[in-house]
Amino acid sequence: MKRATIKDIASQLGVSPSTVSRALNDHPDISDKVKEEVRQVAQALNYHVNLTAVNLRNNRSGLIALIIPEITMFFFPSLIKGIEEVVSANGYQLLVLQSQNALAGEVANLRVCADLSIDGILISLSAQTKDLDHLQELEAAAVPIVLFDKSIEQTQFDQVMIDDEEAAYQCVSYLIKAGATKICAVLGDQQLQMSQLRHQGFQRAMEEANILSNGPNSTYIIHAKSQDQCTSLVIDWLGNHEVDAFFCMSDELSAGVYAAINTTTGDNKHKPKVIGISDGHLPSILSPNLDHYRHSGYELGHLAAERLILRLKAGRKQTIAPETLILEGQLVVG
Amino acid sequence: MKRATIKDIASQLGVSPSTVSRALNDHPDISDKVKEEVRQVAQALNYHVNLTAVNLRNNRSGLIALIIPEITMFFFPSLIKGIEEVVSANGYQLLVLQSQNALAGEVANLRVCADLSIDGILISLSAQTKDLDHLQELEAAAVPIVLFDKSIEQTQFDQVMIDDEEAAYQCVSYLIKAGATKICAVLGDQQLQMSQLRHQGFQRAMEEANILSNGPNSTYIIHAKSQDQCTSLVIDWLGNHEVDAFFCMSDELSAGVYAAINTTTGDNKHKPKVIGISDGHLPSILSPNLDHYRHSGYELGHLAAERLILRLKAGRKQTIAPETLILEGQLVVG
DNA sequence: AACGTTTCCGCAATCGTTTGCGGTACCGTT
DNA sequence: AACGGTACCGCAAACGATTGCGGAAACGTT
Repeated sequence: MKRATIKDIASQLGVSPSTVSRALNDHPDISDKVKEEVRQVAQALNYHVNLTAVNLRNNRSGLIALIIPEITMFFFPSLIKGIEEVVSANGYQLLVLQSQNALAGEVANLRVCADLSIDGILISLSAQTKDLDHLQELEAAAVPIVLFDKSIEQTQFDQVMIDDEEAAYQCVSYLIKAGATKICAVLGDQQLQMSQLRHQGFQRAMEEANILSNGPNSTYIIHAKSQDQCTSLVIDWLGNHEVDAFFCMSDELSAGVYAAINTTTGDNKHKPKVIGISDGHLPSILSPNLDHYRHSGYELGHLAAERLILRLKAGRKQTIAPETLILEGQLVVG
Repeated sequence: MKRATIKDIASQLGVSPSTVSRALNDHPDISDKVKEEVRQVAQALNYHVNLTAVNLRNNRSGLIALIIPEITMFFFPSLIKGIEEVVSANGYQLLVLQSQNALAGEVANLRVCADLSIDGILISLSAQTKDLDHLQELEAAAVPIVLFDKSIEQTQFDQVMIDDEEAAYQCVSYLIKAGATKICAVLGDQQLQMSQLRHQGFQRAMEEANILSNGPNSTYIIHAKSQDQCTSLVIDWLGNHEVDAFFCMSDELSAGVYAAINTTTGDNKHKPKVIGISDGHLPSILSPNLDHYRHSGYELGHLAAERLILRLKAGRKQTIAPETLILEGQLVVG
């Protein structure tokens, strides 16, 4: 059976479609009697509004897009969960797009967003992204955009981040206080601003402690783009380096380092310490519990989504200045 | 600047909107000269089709909904990744909805799907779902639906599953061959058909080996709904039970059991063996590598999405009989 | 010259809903 | 009786794109 429309209700009652529309939306111009009749017929016909039509008229879509480099088991699940809750609680639906960590993918995703009249965008930039030119078209169309997690130096858009430099600094400082001197930093894609900032935090902690063996040209820095690549790089590296501890900038890399350590060091005595930046899920699985700087993906998702909703509710009347929100994290060590 | 429409192009060129539409769609009725002019003006105005309008006319949305109980770091990331790839490769976009593992949530999600004129649905049922009445409305509207992973006994819809009973049987048989006799099964929500089937596989293996201590009323069965609950239940349970091995029906539970074991057994000698049903990601992180029955979420997502696409391409002309597709898995032990 | 074909384009309806602008009753007031 | 006011509802356009049908040229054929 075909889907019932407002016209079906109208013709059944002998009134006009406008009256039905107003009745269903509880418009004061319509008498209670008619309203009740309309509701009954609507129910009888199992009528439900066609959002595509409503959206066309209102020039909106009710959709919010989430653009991320790639869905992995680390960080993104809790992030998506946090975002989805806020989005759906506010009457929007969530579209998930992957950029495949490539600028071209990001551009393609934004093209889809524009064509679909997406109402708002949450985006974590790909490693290749060096400027925000491709966001301009959406920006011009007054579509709110919030950057989060992976971004670049900019002040044009809202962004929700953690203090990458500080997080790394705290991790490494903790390692140093615990007696480590030979510390290896395991970082992500070198192109990422996030990697650079966390590298800086690492440097600051090392310099503060006068540990000079880790200069800019240090061999105590490893860059890896995936868990598996990380594992093999670290295994190789351990072959000709002594190390007290590893600092890993993400769960993915922590897992890679963990696997490498378990492969190479047979006895349990001299395993290097590991600390990572994490949302806490991986550490709870590993044994011994991984020390980490706690950085909740769930909260980050909540915050970023709420910022977007704020802009959506404000509409285009008010102009809200772009802000950078920094989410607090904390060292969780045992 | 407002978004350019077909009318803008038309008035700029002094032709009708219909001509512009046909030109952009490369209709043979339009001369090459006009086509070229239209394309140039379109480009100059940065014109892009308004999909909401197209969708209204075509009575579609270009959206495929994924309804899952809850996003966790286990299994769902690879699943979503697999689905998203197929969906976007076929020109659709993916909407992610969570039912919060509740029937009411599922119903609400389906309501959204109907209102948005969703073109197809991929759904993993909540633990509360006992029948498929709430799917009838969408079914009546000829919206293709594919069930996957978590389902119930039914033949009305396509479903993509693994052989739950067999997977459990293989895991437990392996444990028995390895010498275990006191085997504890850790299962999910008792309401889930998946839990019941995997329980049956466990039973079959045990009975085949004439291990009778695990009858239907056995205390060697633990049901847990989350990783944390699993951990505390297993810790309690280990207090007054001897055990050779655990069989865990999911990554979430394997992680919970792992944590419990690491908490209770200090020495490394008498740790019980653990085997789980998994997509392989968690096992690669744990040490020693977790034995598991490999069940790829990525492939499951691919397969389920492809089945849905198949139905979408077939349209409503052909009637395809509902099928149950069983994805092959394999024991990965070392 | 009359007719048939082909080429190319516009008119207008359509998808389902919303809304500004009216218009018709009906009421009570003076 | 004339007027103002209120209550209630319909007309028609609009959102942007698509498409069946028809029509006007231009061309070729007999």
